[in-house]
Amino acid sequence: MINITLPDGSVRKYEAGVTGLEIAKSISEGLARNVIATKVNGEVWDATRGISHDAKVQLLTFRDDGGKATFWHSSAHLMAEALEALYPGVKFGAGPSLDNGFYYDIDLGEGKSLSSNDFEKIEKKMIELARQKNDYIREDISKADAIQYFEEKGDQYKLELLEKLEDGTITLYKQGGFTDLCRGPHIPNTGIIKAVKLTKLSGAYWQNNENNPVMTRVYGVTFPKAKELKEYLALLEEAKKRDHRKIGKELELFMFSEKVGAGLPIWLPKGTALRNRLQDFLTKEQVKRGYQLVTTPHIGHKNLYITSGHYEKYGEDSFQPIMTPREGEEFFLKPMNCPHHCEIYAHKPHSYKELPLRLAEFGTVYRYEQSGELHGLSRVRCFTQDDAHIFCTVDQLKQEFIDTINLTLLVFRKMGFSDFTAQISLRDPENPAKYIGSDENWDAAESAIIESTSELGLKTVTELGEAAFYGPKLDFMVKDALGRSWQLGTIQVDYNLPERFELEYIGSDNAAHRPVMIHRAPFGSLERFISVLIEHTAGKFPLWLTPEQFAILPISEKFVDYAEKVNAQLAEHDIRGYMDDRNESLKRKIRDAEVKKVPIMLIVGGQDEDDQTVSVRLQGLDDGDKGAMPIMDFVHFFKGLLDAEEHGESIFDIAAKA
RNA sequence: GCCGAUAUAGCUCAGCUGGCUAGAGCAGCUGAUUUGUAAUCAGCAGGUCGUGGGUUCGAGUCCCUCUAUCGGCUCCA
Repeated sequence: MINITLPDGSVRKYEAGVTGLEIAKSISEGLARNVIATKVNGEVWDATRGISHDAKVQLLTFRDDGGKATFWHSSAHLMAEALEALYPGVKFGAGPSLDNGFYYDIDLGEGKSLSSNDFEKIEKKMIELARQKNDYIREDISKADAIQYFEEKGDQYKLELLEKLEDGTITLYKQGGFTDLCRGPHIPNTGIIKAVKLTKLSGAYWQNNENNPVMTRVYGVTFPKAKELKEYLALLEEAKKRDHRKIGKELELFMFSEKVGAGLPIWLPKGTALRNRLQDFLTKEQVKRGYQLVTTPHIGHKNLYITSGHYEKYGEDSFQPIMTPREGEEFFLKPMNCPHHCEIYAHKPHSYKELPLRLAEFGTVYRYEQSGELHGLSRVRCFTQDDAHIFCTVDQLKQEFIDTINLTLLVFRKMGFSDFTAQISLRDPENPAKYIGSDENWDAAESAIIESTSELGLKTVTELGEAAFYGPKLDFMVKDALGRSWQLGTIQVDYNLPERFELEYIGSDNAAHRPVMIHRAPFGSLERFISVLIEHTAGKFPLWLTPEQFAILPISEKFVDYAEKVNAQLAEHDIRGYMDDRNESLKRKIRDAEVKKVPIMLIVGGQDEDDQTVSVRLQGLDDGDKGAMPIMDFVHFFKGLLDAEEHGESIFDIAAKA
């Protein structure tokens, strides 16, 4: 007998070799139906795999992260089975689960490809196979046998994967007529998969290597209940409405022009107002924190980039140099602001008493991003960093880090970004030659980051080998409406440029020392920041507004007129919440609203002193005409987005309180 | 850059397998209307159907080039 400890702390005795499924059955039939995997001492196993020793066991259902991953990975196998049935001879690469679904990389053979028109056929086949309730069967296999199997099948990708595996650790999984090289784990049988949707198609290099052949990547998502799929698809539709590209167009915040060029955003008056608002806010904060403002040109002489070391890296896939009438003279559009700022530092001698020296600039930079990478405002070829460079001593690093992290967190709090990831990127310990700067300095910088984040209680993830060659960094990631992660704020330590520009300060010992440079940008770039801001705000702000209304309300001049008119009427009649049958137009609106779940709104407040904003009261349909309505001052979105700072609150705090 | 898709009026779209002067709603303009909620009525105007080539008696519709956009891959703020 063995002891199985369940998550609630209870211990049960079972025969050795008991499976997760059997444990579930011993608890309840309902649970047994929903169990898709077992977590054994922290490791996810098949629910049908026997447990031979005492263990901590958690039974995973679709609701658990590990359960979802298993479910979707098994779905990838099911899709592979369907594909093999429909397209004999298809070869398979890798087929993992994702945060939202799964994919499988496939090779249909020379000249053949899939299109989304084929999805329905494949989905049908998957459902058909799922209904057969085939068990997923795990099989240990020797390397030689596995090689023989995939050689006979002619699947060179699996053979390539096999090469890297050690004999004795290799397992196959089989369900129905399909056998795959796989570590597992898997769900008990295909019958649990009830709803299937293939979502997209793309090309991907085998093993992510540009020199390898391109495979077809088929994405899908599955659920144990049809209803869940429906809900998921509805959620996606909702998210699409928050897309900053759509809202930016509707609100006339920014535009792109084919003639001006791809990836070069043009800021319209309203967008510029929003942008300036953000800049003003950060400028104020920075000045408060001892930053000095500087302004530098958008181009720099070749020599600047020879000194910085960027010149040799300046490839053919970048913007090309600007020539002048003078033979051999070249200028470059600046791809970053650091070299310019280094020259500012270098223009005169510095005493240790001046440090830390903090130079800030909203610096517009130009990078020739690959054409396929351009994405609304999130990924552009011309963007403005809220850049600053802090020159300090190694001893000051930690305090500066704490201050910059606090500044970044302040920005995020104001904007209502509570769901972000902070990632610490350190050296790859196995590859020390990749990095410049002394070990001591690296150690000092890395521990400064680690200590400052832990002192501030900031939750972080640490990635080894993700550091830049010139120093470690801390990045802040936020997700967009569709769950894609974007890097916004960044704080980086740089040992390289002070070296190359021979920057110095005179210490208390009257000797010259090299300062450390911190590069930091709380927004990251205004463009990307605003893209995420729009998608987050559109999603959360309007508890009562649909994205469409949100898009129109804050800045529609008609709305202002309308508000004035209604205000006058309200003042005259002292009417509140009049939903009245006599009003045909209102009745129609209510009908529409019921269909679209749109609330009705009423205007109560007046125009603000800067006639661009209107205080409004909004009334949801549910409230009837009881008059208790949230007040939201649109000044906090459009013009006064950050006025909440006076109160130390975010715009959402204000909205929530009202 | 690579894989796949898309491109029709300021915006959102219709235009089936190529066939008469390319359509609608919203926005715009003009004129009526002044009514209890952004949404009254009538009329007008607006498109070299992304670009350049080709196939055809004939192309928005079929083929190719380029450009831009969308979804991914690689890369990055």
